[in-house]
Amino acid sequence: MGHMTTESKAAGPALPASPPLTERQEARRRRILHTSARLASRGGFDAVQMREVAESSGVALGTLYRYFPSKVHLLVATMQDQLQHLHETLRKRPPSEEDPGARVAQTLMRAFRALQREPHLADAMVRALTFADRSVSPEVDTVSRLTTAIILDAMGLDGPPSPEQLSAVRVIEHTWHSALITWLSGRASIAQVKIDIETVCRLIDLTTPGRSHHRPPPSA
Amino acid sequence: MGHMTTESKAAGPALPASPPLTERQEARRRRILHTSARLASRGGFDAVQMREVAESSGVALGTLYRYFPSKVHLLVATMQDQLQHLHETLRKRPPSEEDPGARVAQTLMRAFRALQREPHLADAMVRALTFADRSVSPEVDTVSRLTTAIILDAMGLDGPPSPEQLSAVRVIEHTWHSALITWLSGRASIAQVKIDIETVCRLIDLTTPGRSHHRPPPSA
DNA sequence: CGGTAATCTAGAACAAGTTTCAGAACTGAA
DNA sequence: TTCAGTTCTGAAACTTGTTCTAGATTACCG
Repeated sequence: MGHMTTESKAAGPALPASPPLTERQEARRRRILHTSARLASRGGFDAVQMREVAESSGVALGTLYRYFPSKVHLLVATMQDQLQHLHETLRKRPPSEEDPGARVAQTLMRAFRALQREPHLADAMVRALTFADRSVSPEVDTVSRLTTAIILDAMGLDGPPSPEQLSAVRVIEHTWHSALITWLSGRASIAQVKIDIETVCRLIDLTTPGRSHHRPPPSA
Repeated sequence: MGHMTTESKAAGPALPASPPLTERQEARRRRILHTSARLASRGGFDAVQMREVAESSGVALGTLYRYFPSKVHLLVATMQDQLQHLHETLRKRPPSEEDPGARVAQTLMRAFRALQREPHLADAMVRALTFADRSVSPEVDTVSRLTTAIILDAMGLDGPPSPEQLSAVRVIEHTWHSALITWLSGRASIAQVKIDIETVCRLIDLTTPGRSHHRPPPSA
């Protein structure tokens, strides 16, 4: 079948761009994602077993792999899904703080508390995200863009962000992911994660002119 | 890397603290770690296959698992090993910069260039590190302490670090790990990693009194 | 040296992710 | 409806991490 029929071959239903999914396909995809989240909530990364996802979604194993070409793809897609929800939820109650840094810290701590409610699910998604290799880059990138959007939203800027602010946001994202991992693997407490987030969020006020920087006096 | 390390127990067979290893056992352990690094250098995480590590180290599979209870344990131990080397190498040429933040950034970029020489090895070690679950926490913690030591060394402080400085170091570590991951998975360029590191290292100068902060004026 | 417990070896066996394949079911078009 | 192409199913096979077992080897102690 070699010749470039752009629609079907290279990318199954999983790809966001090419193929318009039929009704039933869209339903299958949603069923799979739902099952994935359910199993992950129960027992984390290891509890999401491809055979069980397939069976519990009423789909053959081969079909599952056509929709999501690996377990990591599946879990990263699950994270995309959950992040969408989170973004909308967070949008409904914008942060109450004044300084952009404090606003971002407040928002991320809200997100963190949401994750604490389903720690196993968080474990599965974050482990998949950091374990993903190059073949998952596009999907991981989508998650990254979503996270960036959440942070920029929280900052509540008037205009577009400056390059320095974007750098700060990148670093905040790094810290966010890595701090989550240390918490999930039991090497950092919730309080410690809070401190780390608040620490890194100072970078934002550093790059935001015209606001009151209360830099704490060098003692303490 | 002599035998004079004050602590060789941290990764004995099975138990963290108990048994003094015999000559042959120490040799086996080193052979295994060497094989692990060699295979990882060739093809990254996936190329380190437990059967091949065992065979190529002249050791039975069961013995390999007695020394390192999982592939992740093995690779994290490999990272410990490599980090020791790196720490000593970096120590020989302390950074030339003035400000602590710039010194740390310079040191981390040197470390980064070292990793670039063996990107597959870096991939294997970093993926193992972030994929590690609770059962590997002690070993991962050791790696974290080593990294902290490298950064504190680079800062070149006179006295002990302040709590604020320790927080900044934690955030730098987070950024370091996460930036490495984005680079390894092809989602960030080398230049981008450099920017991220330099950005986060400003946090250090923020918390270091009595130095020249050239904070950029809140320009237009 | 002899005995005993721990360690090591070789290899089978098991678990879960992934691939493959033949055929049934579905889709869209003539 | 019929036909051709695609998708889905069910099941087996393959891969690699991990566990298990029986017997050989080694280390230690009297």
